Amino acid sequence: MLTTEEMCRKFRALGLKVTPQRRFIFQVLEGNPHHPSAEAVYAEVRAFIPEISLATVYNTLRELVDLGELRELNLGDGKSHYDPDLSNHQHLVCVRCHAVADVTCDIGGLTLTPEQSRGYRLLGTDVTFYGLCPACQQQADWPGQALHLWGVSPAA
Amino acid sequence: MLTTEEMCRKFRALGLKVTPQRRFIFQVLEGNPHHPSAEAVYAEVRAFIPEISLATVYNTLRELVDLGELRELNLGDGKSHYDPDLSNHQHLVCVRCHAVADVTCDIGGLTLTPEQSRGYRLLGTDVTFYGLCPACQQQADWPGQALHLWGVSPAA
DNA sequence: TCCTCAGTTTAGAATGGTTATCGTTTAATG
DNA sequence: CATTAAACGATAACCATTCTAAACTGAGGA
Repeated sequence: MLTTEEMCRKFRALGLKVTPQRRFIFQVLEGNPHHPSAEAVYAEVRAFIPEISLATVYNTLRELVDLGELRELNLGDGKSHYDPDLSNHQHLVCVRCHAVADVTCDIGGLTLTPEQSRGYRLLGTDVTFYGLCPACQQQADWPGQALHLWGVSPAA
Repeated sequence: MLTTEEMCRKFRALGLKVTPQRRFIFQVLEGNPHHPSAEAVYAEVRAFIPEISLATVYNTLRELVDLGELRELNLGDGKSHYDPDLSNHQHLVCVRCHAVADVTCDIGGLTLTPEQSRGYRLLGTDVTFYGLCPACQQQADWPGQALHLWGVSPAA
């Protein structure tokens, strides 16, 4: 994502207004490494603008995603998370507590041949790793093999 | 997923009962290449058991996922889809209409080094390709670059 | 075959994240 | 300032999924 000031300029250039609400949302997101959910962004922004509406947060996040300034992540906990880091990286998600670690690994070899892509125009590739974070490995209450996740092929 | 008869045996062996509802759900799923949603399974099963409850479909799907007999997929349309094909394959999803094509590509090289995995115990890796299906490429109403998806890095 | 009971089903209510509605307010332009 | 399209806030609506509680039933044993 661009810096807050750059985002403000970009919004104005697109005919979108820069409101205090939006500026604070930009600031909360700028450089944020925590992959916050909409609710988490809402909570942070309310420290500055207590009367802000959750709908405004959702609207602004959506706009940033549509502008390609924000990545929307599915971490398997049923809510969207947001990542202002647009650099080429992947995520390693704890299947128990949904903690996230950024990882960077070369996915250059991951391409589809023309016959594999079946006429689709390829736009992007998502690679997500699933595992147990260090803290959750200590807990005994994990049922083991059960990986009721979204399309996970077993680890090598 | 196992065949319907094998699933019935497996359920009994685990102390789970085999009801008509469950047997028909097994049959709808067996060899099903359409990545159906819960609602879609419900619609199909109702052709045989009109009085079945949607909750029963959800419960049975959940059980199969927990048993490792069914893969739960997130195709970006806000609902879970189910895939009885447990073989090592990936999915190519249309970002506009959410059509899905199975693809098989070697993800053997996709591993994390110990320092990359940061103490996580790696359990699985999800690779999903996003694109525009042939039919949707014909439509002019696609806004172009907008990829408000779940964590997609741009195509090479 | 019949009993028994843990496990299952059902309808409908509840939940939770997200989006839509709509009347009011406001940023940006001139 | 005046204008106006855009944005805001409050809250209702939406939708996939899960929960609840009462009624039902599969499967092993008497």
